[in-house]
Amino acid sequence: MDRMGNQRRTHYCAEIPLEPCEVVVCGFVQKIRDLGNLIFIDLRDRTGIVQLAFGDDTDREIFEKARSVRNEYVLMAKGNVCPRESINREIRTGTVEIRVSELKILSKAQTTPFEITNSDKVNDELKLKYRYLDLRTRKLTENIVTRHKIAQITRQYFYENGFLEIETPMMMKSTPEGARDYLVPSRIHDGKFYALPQSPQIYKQLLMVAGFDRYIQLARCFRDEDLRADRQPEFTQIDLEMSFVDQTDIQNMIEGWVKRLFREIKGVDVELPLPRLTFAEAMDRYGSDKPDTRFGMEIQNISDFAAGCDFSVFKSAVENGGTVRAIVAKNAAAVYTRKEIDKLVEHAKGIGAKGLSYIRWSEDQPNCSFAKFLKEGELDSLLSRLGAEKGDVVLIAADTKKTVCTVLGALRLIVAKRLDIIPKDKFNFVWIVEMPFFEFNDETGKWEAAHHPFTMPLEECLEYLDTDPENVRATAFDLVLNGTELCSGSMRITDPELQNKMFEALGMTDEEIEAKFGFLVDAYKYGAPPHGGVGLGLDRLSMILCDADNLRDVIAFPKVQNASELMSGCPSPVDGKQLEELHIATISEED
RNA sequence: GGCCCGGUAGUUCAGUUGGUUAGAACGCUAGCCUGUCACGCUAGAGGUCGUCGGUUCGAGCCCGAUCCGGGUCGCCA
Repeated sequence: MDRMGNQRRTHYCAEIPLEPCEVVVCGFVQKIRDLGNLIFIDLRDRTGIVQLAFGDDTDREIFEKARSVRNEYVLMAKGNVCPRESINREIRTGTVEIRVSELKILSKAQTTPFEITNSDKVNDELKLKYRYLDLRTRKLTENIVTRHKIAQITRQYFYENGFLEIETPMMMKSTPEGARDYLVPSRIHDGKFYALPQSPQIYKQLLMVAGFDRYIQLARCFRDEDLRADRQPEFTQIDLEMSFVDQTDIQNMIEGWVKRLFREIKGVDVELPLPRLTFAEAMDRYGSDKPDTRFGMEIQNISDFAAGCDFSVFKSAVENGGTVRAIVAKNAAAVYTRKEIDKLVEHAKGIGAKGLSYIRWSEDQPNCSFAKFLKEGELDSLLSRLGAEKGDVVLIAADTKKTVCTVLGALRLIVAKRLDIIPKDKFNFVWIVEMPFFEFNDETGKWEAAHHPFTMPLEECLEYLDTDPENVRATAFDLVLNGTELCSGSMRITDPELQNKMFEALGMTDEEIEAKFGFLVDAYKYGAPPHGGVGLGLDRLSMILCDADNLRDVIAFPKVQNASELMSGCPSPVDGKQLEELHIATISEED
């Protein structure tokens, strides 16, 4: 092996000048093509690839050294950039090659457990165990670089708009509402714990009370809940808060950022202002608070038809205060055979539907699951008001409004994916506004804060706080992109009396309020500007901008479904002495 | 915690009804080759069929358990 000595890189591989000159490049061996008296080596670094060439103009000793090189060896090569005899249009440097005059092998490499250039289909488990190798692949390298650019543009934009970046603690008081906390035991305080932040929410509000006016942080957040393809236990939030503003000011600020980000990362011009939908309208039309508006198939209300027909399932749903609604899947009859529709019905049952009615119109006569309950002409008029034609499939749910919307919202997405009607190149943003303030928890039978308990209700809703929790709407707003919730924000309560009232409405006693949030309520007694802010998922945003379908593809060292990390093997046991110092008893054999 | 899918050379996969020595491609090793870029040609090495147990004359294949990974529901204010 060789040492670098005084030699230094002059250019990254893919950034060498495409004209004759001398360069020094460093990187990993991606591919060797040994033709006998002619050797080509593709050298890779984070920017891309350049071809090194060794031929009859190469010094014999260097040629033999090149012959000994293997994949993933780390090289430093000096040489002249020369035009190639035949051009490779696949790569940026495909018109040139480096005729090597000096070669240093800086590190040898074992055969890798999988091929870096051909890792697409390799088992995730293996790739995660050797994450540092998977990160060498073009795809992951590009994703990590893109993520860096997103962070950079974000900081620039908000700095330019007067935001200060301020760090908040990673060890804080546990506030077990919402997600489970990751806890950190205290050595000094026997039996007491810190929590890792689920978000810097309380601290950023206190920064407004402190007068910092505009705050931003790329904040690490932790939630001890089960993972999903779009959910990691540790994630990054673009967290910001502004004083002396209302919702619209915050939304405008975010929109400016969105516009710049998509222009610089994607070259896409996002038209402003972004569309707004109320929560109620989103649920009505799309059955979701994060609608994917890239395609239609909107939910249609046919309760009036249902009330007047003889099909008891429909009729009784309406009579019991529920609703009957439908979606029309255009040209779906070919894909959705009877068997496939049965699968949809099963799926619908899995998420709360009692059943699902359908009309499949593939032949001349539509095949309707409830035809025998219909009078002459009723089916035709239903089809025509729904805008259904030959080739379409209509799915109908009858139940409470909540169930019907949830079920049809979910089916709408499944069917659209299956029919492949979602345009891939579209970026459809939508603000969801006037979110509900309370959410009814079926299990506990209590009204709970839908957002967090510091969210300001809409002014016109304040009077219903005690009387009609269901109709209280919040100053909360979400930004949704292609069906993914990117950002969630609200105005905060700055009136200590109102804050106490909110806590009480959520069923907290005075003692609980004092113990958990006393310091926060106190803070607002000493003067607080009106303020609000948002938390914005950097990981999900990166996922969309990288066209990735899994969060792991945009996080350098991600965790797997059981929240462990396969490379280092964490979490791992610790020795008894550590536990003893932390006042944690070890549990022996039995559970 | 529930449901679904997967685990066979280093990697990706095939493996018929349970039946002789478990195959292919890529990768790896060696040799040949002066314009390759999925280089080509020749030869070779490489397997506890995730693990444990059961059924059987005989198990990669059937049964049970278990481990690991993925997706999803619950959960994620």
